[in-house]
Amino acid sequence: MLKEERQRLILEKLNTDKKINFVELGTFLDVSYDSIRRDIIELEDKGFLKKVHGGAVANSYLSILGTKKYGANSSEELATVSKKAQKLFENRQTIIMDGGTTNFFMAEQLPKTLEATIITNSPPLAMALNEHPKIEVILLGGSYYKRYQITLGSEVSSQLAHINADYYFMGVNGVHIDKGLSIRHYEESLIKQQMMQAAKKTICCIIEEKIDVQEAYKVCNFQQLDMMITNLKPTDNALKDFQKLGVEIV
Amino acid sequence: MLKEERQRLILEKLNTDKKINFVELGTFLDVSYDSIRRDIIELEDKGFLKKVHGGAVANSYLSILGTKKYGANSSEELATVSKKAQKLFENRQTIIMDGGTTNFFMAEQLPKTLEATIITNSPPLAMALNEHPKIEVILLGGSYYKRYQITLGSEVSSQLAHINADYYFMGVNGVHIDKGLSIRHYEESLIKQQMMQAAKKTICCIIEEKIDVQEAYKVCNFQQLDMMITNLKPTDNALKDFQKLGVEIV
DNA sequence: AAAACATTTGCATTCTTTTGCAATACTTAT
DNA sequence: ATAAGTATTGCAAAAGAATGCAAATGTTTT
Repeated sequence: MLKEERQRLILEKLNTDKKINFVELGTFLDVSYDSIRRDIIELEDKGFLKKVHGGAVANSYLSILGTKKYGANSSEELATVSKKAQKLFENRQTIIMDGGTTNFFMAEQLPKTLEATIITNSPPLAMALNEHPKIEVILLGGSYYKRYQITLGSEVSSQLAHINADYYFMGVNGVHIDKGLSIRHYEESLIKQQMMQAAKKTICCIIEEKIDVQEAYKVCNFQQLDMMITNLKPTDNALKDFQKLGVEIV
Repeated sequence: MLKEERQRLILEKLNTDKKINFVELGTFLDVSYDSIRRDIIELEDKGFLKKVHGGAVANSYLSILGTKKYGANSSEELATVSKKAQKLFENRQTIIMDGGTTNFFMAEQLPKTLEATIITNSPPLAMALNEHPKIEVILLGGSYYKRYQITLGSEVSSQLAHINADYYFMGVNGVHIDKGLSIRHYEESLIKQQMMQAAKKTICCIIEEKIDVQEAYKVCNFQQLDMMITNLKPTDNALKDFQKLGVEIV
């Protein structure tokens, strides 16, 4: 039996049962306990599930992935980015996160014990933090844009005006060496600019598909970023030109 | 049984019962008292609940309206209430709706063709309207209270100050003929008072379980309501006393 | 096609976590 | 003050996890 096939079956079973026991699974799939265990480790690395003593439990992201839109193709990249970003989170920080799947995924993966304040204009992200009892969530209010599931407008703007955060995790649709960071919605680009103002450091988490992409509305120049996190190795060829611009690349 | 699975069950039970007893729980889940106790300690460390002598009490609400849906018991009542309320919605209205399952349910049931503006402090409700293209949603921002999945605080308050809506659909935990409308959270009661100010008419939709119930914080007197919608017939005996107070009862 | 190389798998050993028990100490209520 | 119910602690058995190793399988190169 192929490893991939087995892993697919594991995920399916996890999706219906929400939990998995290694021993049962081993007899069910008729492979050794060790193989199962190693599969689980791999799947956990990719962010598909959470390994626990004696088995594994579903990761809430999975359910969304299952029902909603995010292509399973990019979830591995998301997991890589997310994992790198996790290192930046420390207790007692205040962090701005806007909408987008990358930020949503990252928020879900935050440790349950993290004590922090997260400020967001994304209702789904706020709700994703329901199960993080030590994270305080500030939801910026305003007009709700259904398409992107975020709030925008002057209310958001005025709330941002008196916020001073440690980090801003910005989601964008494209990063381009000359054209900077860009997105598809005008007003959102303005809010993002304000979010940059409201934070000491701006970090952009991005998967490779979005590199060298240029969208309608520019948020800022690449050099204005403090850090860019991608799913690629910092030494990857695609990042070569970005390396020269004084932005930390992880 | 996995430890995590057990802990999830504990939290679920806590969520519905608000308090749990170790011994009962032990027999219910068929594990030793000690395991339960250790689970509780772990969960307390993570901040999910508060341990007390003899058991534990709820600390943060984990159920997401989306995942858990409404208890099957009351959904019929909700549907009845919702149906009656639908008649009030007309195009070009501005309506305030706060949190709670009744409002959430009502929002979901609104016709897809309705053109209106809905102002809410409930992120789940805002998201429930994603599929209603003609409804504009204003989400009031502020501190996000995970337990009730609503925003509260002075930001919400200041946004309400310049709003003038046609209706306010108020959710409450109890309606009592003398003690008025009441809920379980102090700050929320203040916001509800402000929402009343911000709307021309206040309507309370309620299922029979909540009639004659009295909770910790009063929002207003019954007479201050403009309309009460219940799942009972207006002529029902339980509503007899309410009928005399000049509030329309549907 | 064979050789060289890499990956996957199962097994044995050792180390860690979890669990239930029993003895002891603490709370609560009568 | 006492009894009944609850908590805490340490301990040992059981279950599970990690690691290194070697056989088996698969892939690439020559």
